[in-house]
Amino acid sequence: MESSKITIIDVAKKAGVSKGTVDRVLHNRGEVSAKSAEKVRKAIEELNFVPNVYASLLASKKPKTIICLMPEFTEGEFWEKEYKGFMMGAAQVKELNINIEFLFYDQYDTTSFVSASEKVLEAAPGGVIMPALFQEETHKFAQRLQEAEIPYFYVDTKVMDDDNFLGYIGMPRRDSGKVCAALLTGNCSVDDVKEIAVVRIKREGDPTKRRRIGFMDYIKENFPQAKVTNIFIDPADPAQTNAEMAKYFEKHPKARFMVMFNSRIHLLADALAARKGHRMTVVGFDDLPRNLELMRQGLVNVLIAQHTEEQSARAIQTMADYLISKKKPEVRDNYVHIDILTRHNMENY
Amino acid sequence: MESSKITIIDVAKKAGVSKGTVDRVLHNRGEVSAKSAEKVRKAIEELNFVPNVYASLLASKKPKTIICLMPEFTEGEFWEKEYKGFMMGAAQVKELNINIEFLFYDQYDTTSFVSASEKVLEAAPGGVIMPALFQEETHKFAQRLQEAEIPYFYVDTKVMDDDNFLGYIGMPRRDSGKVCAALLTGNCSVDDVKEIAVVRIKREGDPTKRRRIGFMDYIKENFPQAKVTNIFIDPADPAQTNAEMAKYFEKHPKARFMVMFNSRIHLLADALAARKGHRMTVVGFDDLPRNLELMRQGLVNVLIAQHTEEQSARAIQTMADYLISKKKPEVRDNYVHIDILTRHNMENY
DNA sequence: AAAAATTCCGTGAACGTGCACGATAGTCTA
DNA sequence: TAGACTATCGTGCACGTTCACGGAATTTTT
Repeated sequence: MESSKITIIDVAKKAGVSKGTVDRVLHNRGEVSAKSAEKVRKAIEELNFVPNVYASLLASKKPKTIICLMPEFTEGEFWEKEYKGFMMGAAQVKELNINIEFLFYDQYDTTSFVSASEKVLEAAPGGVIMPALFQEETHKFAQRLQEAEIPYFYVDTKVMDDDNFLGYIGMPRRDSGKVCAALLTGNCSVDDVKEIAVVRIKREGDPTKRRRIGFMDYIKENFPQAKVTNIFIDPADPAQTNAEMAKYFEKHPKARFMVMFNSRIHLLADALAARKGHRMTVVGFDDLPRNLELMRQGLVNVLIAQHTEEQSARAIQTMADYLISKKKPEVRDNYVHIDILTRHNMENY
Repeated sequence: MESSKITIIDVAKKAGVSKGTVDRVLHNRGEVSAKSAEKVRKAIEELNFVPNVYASLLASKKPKTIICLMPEFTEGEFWEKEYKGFMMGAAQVKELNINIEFLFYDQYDTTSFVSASEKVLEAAPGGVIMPALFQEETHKFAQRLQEAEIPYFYVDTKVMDDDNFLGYIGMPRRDSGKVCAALLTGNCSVDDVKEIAVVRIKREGDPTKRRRIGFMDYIKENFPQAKVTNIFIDPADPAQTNAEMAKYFEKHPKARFMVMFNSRIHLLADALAARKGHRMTVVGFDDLPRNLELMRQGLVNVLIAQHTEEQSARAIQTMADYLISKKKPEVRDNYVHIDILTRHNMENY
């Protein structure tokens, strides 16, 4: 309550210095003797001093900047949602004197990511927000950010063995794989599930790995004799995709279960439409317009989604809070809810 | 961009008055001639002037207050979630010099609501946030708030024929009833669904009315010959509840479908446990701890939920924004997503 | 027409922080 | 020991509002 009435001058008096000195230790920009710094820190502690954000904002001139390092995208793609969320967050923090900048790379090209990350370091922003599509390269980049004392925040995917990130927000990925498996098999008996098709995209450092692991765990536990077939498709080549799918259906005419762990289930539109009439359960991820359209048509049964926009907006918010008040978030790992979308509740999403 | 560089002094110069006068028209607190007021308004318009929120916050001394008018509650009840959300919002706007106060009433007692609403008017807060449990009384109260120029915001439920509210946030209630019906009947054929039990609580001005209408619409359309039986229970009398339920199951030994439109499905714990083993589909609302527990036990199949906490926190945020900048929200009706909870995805909610 | 009342409006001191500037004391060089 | 340097610190203006105070202009009263 009244803690908010304590000003930098109260602290200065208590520490026996001037407000200039208190300010210097607050933003640790040096030029303070160890002795005074200690006194000031003690005074801050004892008075429970919290700087007034608004006075601070009013007085500081130089705008801070956050860089969002993310894949370039085309319309209707998953990353477009992420982008929109960032833009929402940008609008909210704009009046906090915080600018959001973007740097894009090719999600299928590691070197493209590396050179983009170089540019980030050159720009020396106040903070970075990014997904971790390439585990290794992202890890290296994160270490360099750490050295440069630039805080960074993961969205959607993170580097598993990194421990210096400011925060992460995304779906619990193994769990989402399990939920996916549970929804795919519904209340089928053990004998019902003999063959499952997993459609995948061949790429370096598959970001859906953990999701697949969760999926397989569930299947192995509950349907031990089910066979899982991988179908690899090329997202840039519809003809190849349709051919692969046709080949699969020819080989497995009674195929009933199909799943895809990324947001691209819409790539199967033609293949699924061609098989319309067969009894099939198809589960995909993310509420992209084209995916929703497939669900309307009855070609996809369930989509597992998250509130991507809100999630990335929150990442911006958190980073902005940190830049302003240097307060780290209480919980670093923010798991969002695994939303189940069916044709019943999709329209209100 | 640079519009934010325009200050109240720029406006004053352009209008040929002093900043004091500009401030007076900004907060229309009188003592300004019609002529100057017009000039100032024109200058504001032309310069596209937007007051600096932080300078404003810093300079203003008197804290504003928002009153949350809501039902009193016991632990684990739906309204506890709402309350927690309000508290979250309160924490966020606290440093904006905005205080949140609560006023509670008995949700089963109209007069209790009326007298509580009187107290609100006496307190003359900057804004009010409330659900509309009693349509008529709330409508009257809303009109008096309107007269007193106190903005108000609906959460969860709103008054249907009110058009002066600042905003509303809640679930699309008829739709939620439809989703409920769809989930209850799953992929049953028409012959499967002969009898449906709707468990209700007898009270004045049932707030679940629209949800029930949506439900009935769906059933009538898709299962025209299904019979719907109402079971009325007293939430304060478990013995009566169990007796009513037993009576129903005796009369309908093959009952397979049961639903409850409020958050109290947990009141049926004993009755459902006693019937364990029978094949039943039970759908309820809201992710209360006790409801989730029933789902874990397999006594409830689906819970339809919303992010109550976030929803009420957002209400506070919106009201706070309005009090500070007088900007009304772009969309008044905020519909939240209808979340489907099953045992598969409940743990991450 | 002077006095009183009223309406209207300008002035300047806050609000709490950031930061440039310059001051002070102590240290070092020659 | 004077001058130059360095490390450390205090001072005061700026940021864009709000609002109390009092003055000027206008109208009303006597």
